[in-house]
Amino acid sequence: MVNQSAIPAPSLRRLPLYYRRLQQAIQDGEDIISSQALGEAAGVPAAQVRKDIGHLGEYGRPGVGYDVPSLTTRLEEFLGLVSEKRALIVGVGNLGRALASYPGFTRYGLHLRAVFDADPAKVGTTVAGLQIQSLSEIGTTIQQERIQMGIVTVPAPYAQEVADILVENGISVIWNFAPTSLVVPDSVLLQSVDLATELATLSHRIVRHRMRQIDPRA
Amino acid sequence: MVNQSAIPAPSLRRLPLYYRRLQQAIQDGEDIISSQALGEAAGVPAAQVRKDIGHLGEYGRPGVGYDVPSLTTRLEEFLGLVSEKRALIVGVGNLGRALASYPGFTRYGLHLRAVFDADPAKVGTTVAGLQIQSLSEIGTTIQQERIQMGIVTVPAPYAQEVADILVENGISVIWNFAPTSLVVPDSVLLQSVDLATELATLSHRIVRHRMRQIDPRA
DNA sequence: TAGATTGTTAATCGATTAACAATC
DNA sequence: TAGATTGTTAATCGATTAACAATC
Repeated sequence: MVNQSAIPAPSLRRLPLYYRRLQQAIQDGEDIISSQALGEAAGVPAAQVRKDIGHLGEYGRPGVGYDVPSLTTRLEEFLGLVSEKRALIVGVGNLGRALASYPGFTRYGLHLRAVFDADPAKVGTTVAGLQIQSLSEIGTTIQQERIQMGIVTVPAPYAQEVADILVENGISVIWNFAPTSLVVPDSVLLQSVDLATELATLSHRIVRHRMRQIDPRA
Repeated sequence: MVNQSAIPAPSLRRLPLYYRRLQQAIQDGEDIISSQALGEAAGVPAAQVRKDIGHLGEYGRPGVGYDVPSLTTRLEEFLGLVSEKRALIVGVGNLGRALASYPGFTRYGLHLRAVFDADPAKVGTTVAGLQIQSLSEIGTTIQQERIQMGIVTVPAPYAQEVADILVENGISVIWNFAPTSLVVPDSVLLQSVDLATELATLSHRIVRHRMRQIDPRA
């Protein structure tokens, strides 16, 4: 019971979808929104929306709905979107380049401060306005720029090695895109996006989908 | 009860991790593997591994473990990794380029057959050995190449429009990377990878993580 | 007041975990 | 035979859904 007050993971995953719907409501000039409308945006029943929002404290008005500006603010606070997260990327392949150039991240408080690559030919060239650095400089840069988060976009065989270097140099959050399971100390927060396993689950659903079109009972 | 025999989603998501561990076992020349070892690779207890594998039918030998080659084959079959999935990409920005160039997908049965972009300046140039085509050609190409799957990597505001075009032209599976909720007919299989919502959940965990370092009870 | 919508309780559903007989 | 490990049942845990009093 380390985490008595932790929000359930499924609820947490839905909150950003409500947040997105709220931003649309702001654009549309809507001041009030119902759990029904939020639920439709996230593909869940209204009751679940109310349960989820209940984890944030009480904010809706019975008979009326949720106040769009104040619920937006509460979600930004709860999701920590306002707090600055200083990050670096290791591995400037196609994916690293894509993430470095993704403009949407800034709105979620992610600030990219440095990029690294092991390839000497890439070092010194520029991506997203940042000069690619050699890995040997990583310790100095992490300290100088007070970077907390490392985004790992190297090929799978190098990912653990890179993670170890990041941890040694004081990184406390790792966002891993390499298709491999990393081992890090408990004190380090690790979240992975694994496109290969996503594709594998999609692949299974495709095969089932095909079967259903032949025999709907399958 | 349309899906009586469907595997639970959490189990399905773990199967690719077991599969990855099995490939390592093959490389290491191990013929037999225990639920314990598979569980460690996926970060779950051995009992859960046995439950998950139970959904595939019976394959382990009590007192011994699982036969690596036959469990591998069974997983490839169940996950549909062997069946060819012909795909196209719409949107050759940084992310589209990254996915087009990702070599790992072929091993999961994904075959990229065409790439499209709305920007006339990009049409005719090459990515991953494929000439970028204009969207006006999409219907013809889908038919000629018998493409089932569309990978959407356009900016969010265009994603629904692109999805509609794909559906109109007979695409039955959409893998969406645009940070927006798409609406498609029930007959179309939709799976989304939403980096913005992933970042938002990570952001929340970071803030909690920081708080815990100050007050471990939080 | 009547109608709408929330917050919350209780019921339902489903996944995880523990335990152990059966098997090698 | 003794030790190891599976498959499966039962117990536990947690999330989802339904229902409704309270509120606007």
